Formats: sequence, C-alpha cells, structure tokens
Amino acid sequence: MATAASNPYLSSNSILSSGSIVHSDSGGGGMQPGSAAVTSVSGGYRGDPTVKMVQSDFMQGAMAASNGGHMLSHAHQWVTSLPHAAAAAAAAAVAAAEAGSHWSSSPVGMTGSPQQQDVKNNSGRDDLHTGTALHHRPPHLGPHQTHAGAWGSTTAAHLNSISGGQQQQQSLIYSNPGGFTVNGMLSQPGSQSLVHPGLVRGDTPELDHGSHHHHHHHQHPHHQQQHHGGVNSHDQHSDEDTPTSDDLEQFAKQFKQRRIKLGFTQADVGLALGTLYGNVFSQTTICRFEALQLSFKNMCKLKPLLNKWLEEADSTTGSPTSIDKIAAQGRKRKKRTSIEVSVKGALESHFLKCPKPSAQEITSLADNLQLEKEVVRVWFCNRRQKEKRMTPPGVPQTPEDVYSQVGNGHFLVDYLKDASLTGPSEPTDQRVTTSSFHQVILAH
DNA sequence: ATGCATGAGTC
DNA sequence: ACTCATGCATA
Repeated sequence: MATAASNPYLSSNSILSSGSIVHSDSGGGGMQPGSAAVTSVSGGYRGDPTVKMVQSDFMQGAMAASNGGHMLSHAHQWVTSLPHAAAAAAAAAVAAAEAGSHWSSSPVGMTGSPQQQDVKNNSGRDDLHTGTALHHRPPHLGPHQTHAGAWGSTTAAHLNSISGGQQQQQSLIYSNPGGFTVNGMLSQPGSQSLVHPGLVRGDTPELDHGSHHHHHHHQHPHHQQQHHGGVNSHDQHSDEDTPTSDDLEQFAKQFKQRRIKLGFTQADVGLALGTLYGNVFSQTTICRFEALQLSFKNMCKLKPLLNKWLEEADSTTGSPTSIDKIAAQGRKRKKRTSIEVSVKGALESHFLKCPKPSAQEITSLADNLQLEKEVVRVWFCNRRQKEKRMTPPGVPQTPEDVYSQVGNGHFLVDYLKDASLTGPSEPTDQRVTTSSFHQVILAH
C-alpha cells in the first residue's frame, strides 16, 4: 500500500483553483484544498473473502494518493475489513434471453466493433452482501411518495400511443401458477424461508414458467451477436422470449405502481429477490429498473424476477415482512471521489469529442485536470455506459409533444467517431425500437 | 435518484 | 483495457 510514491497531483504547488464544491469527505477532517476532487472516506463492505488486495488495480496506473504533505487521510483509502466468508452463493444467472441490446444504440459507440457481448449470462459471482438489516416494515398501504419520475405516469401513456398503443395493463404481468406461495419475503417473523440457499442454478432462463401472457407483438430485437459460431443454442425458450422495449417500459411502470401500492420500497424488493431466488439486489438496481436505466439485456434479465416477486407480493398482501439477510461482510472499497463541476464540464467536453480516449489521452487529461488516471478512466467508462441506457437523461419533455419516434435517430451527436483505431466502421447497431426517445442533454 | 467504483468476462 | 451488471455512498 504505499501508494504515496507517485502522484500526479499534489505536485508541489500550484494547485489550481480551489476545490470548491467538494464536500463530503466524511472522515477526513479536512480536505485538501488543492485537489480537484475529494474522496470521501467511509468504508464499504463488499463480499469477497479473499484477501487479494484490490488495490493492485489502482496501483497499476498511476494512482496517486493525493495529498502530499498533509493529511494522510488517504494513506490507504480502502478500508480493509475482515474478509469473512459469507456463504450462500447464489449464482443466479438467469440468463435472459439473448437480446441484443439496443435501445439507444449509441451511434458512435462502437467504433468498429459492434461487438456486444453476448448474453451469456451474468457473471457468476455471488453477491450477497450488504444485507444490512431493515425489514420489519409493515406494509403500509397507501401510495406514498410519488416522485417525479421521469416517467411519472403520464408519459408512458403517450408513448404507447405513438409507439403503437396497445394493450398495456396487466397483460404482461404475471400469471400466477397457483402453486404454493414461496414467500421470499413475507415470511413470518422468525422463520425465514430462504429458498434453497444453495440453489445455484446456473441459469434457468425461464423463470417465468408457464406464464401465458400474451404479448402479441413480438419482434425481438435482433441480436447481432457475432463471434462464436453457433451461439444461441438456447435462446428462445418457451414463450417467454425477449420482450420488446415497449413491454419493458410498461412492465416497469406497472411494477413500480404495484410496488408502491403494496407499500414496498425499492430496497425491500431487492432484498426479497434475494430470499426468493438467492440473488439479492440493491435499491439502486430496482430503482434503475423502474426508471429503465439499465441496458436492454439487463432489463430482460430482471423482468422475470421482478415479475415473480410481484406475484408473490400481491398474493401475500398483508403479511408481515421480515427477512433476514445474511451477514454483511467487510471489504475494502476506494473512497468515492467527487469531481468538481468545472472538471466535470471539461470531461464532458472531451467525451463529446472522443468517447473513447486512449490510455495516453486519459493520462494527459488526468494530468491536466489533476485527477488520478484511474478516476478519469472510470469516468469515461461510466459515461459510456450511461449513454447506453434505455432512458436517456432528458425526460420526456413535453408530454403531449412530439415523441415522434425519431426513427432511430438518436440524434445524439454524431461526432466523428473515434479516431483511434477503427477501420471502417461496421454497422454500429442502430436500432431503436419504437419508443425510444432521446434527447441530448449533455452537450455543453 | 445518481455518481463513482468494483469485478467478471471479453476481446 | 473495455464492457456490463451492480452497488455503496451521496445528494
């Protein structure tokens, strides 16, 4: 851990203008006025017993510890905790049907390789961490909190109309098999019924089982897979194939509505999924699902799970919920860095010009902005990912307005792709299923 | 609701 | 080194 060795910034004097906003930094006691970004301490825990220091990751590039002479707050910014084994490994790989992800299909994105990795699944990593306790939340019914979601409520309706208005309502929701109820949550206090902890089905694509939702229009977005010869061997299973963007939009909307009606929070759902299937999800993920801020593929993967939860949830309305999650564990996580607004602006500018900067570029950029190279690299990765989500940042502007499906014109800037290496570009996917609206916001 | 971060899997 | 799925920590 002696990270102090090389650091880009803190280079002696000159610190640029002040770090204005940065705040936070919980533990620090004082942030150093010199860096453009601040990191906030606080340890997180994550699962992973092994003691492999993850730091190596960061070290490799040029991580700079930061404050040069004072504060050592960052002597080692990762809180190390003890590794505990947590148990329960659920691999859960619900392989969603393979769907090419294309939603927003970023125009530029693929510089020459449309390669979208296949769906094979999801990492078989077992997560289970953070359960932290919460539970015992009496289902208070009654809609509370109506946030101003991008899609609040009206939006979808409009979208439907243009995208082909069709049935929306519960059709795609579940179909209750009528079997027994395996409450994932809602287990009565005391007895937690975890589904088989060991249930590690490598995949089990069809979680939906015999649903008979009739979703008529089905045009699965072609997946332009690529490499691997004979890939899809198990793509369409039963009737549950890949939903359309509209299906997802509607499902998400309804899901949220039901969830709220039932009085559950996003966190509750995430936790419940854990007891139901062995896969725990965070509030973040549920939130993103509802807001359609996940990739198409990811949305497809999660839909069956949430659908199932929904069945469970409303079949058991009224029961007490209490779930216990397995222990949390300790791990080390880098402190979150807050990037100054001005710096963010600079990064945005660069992103517009070149979404995929080379390592070299990243390095120099980092140097100029006085950020760690890693931070810059990660920023670009996240920025790119953001670009690929289903819902673009700009909320539906005027509801009653044009949604004119811009064909597929995501008028996201079509800057000159990247210059780096890219030969003749290939068909950068392209495909927007009907209702995807886009709006560029970032430009700036 | 989101920004920055971690890691497994790819290429 | 990048993409993707996820999530802690925050605002």
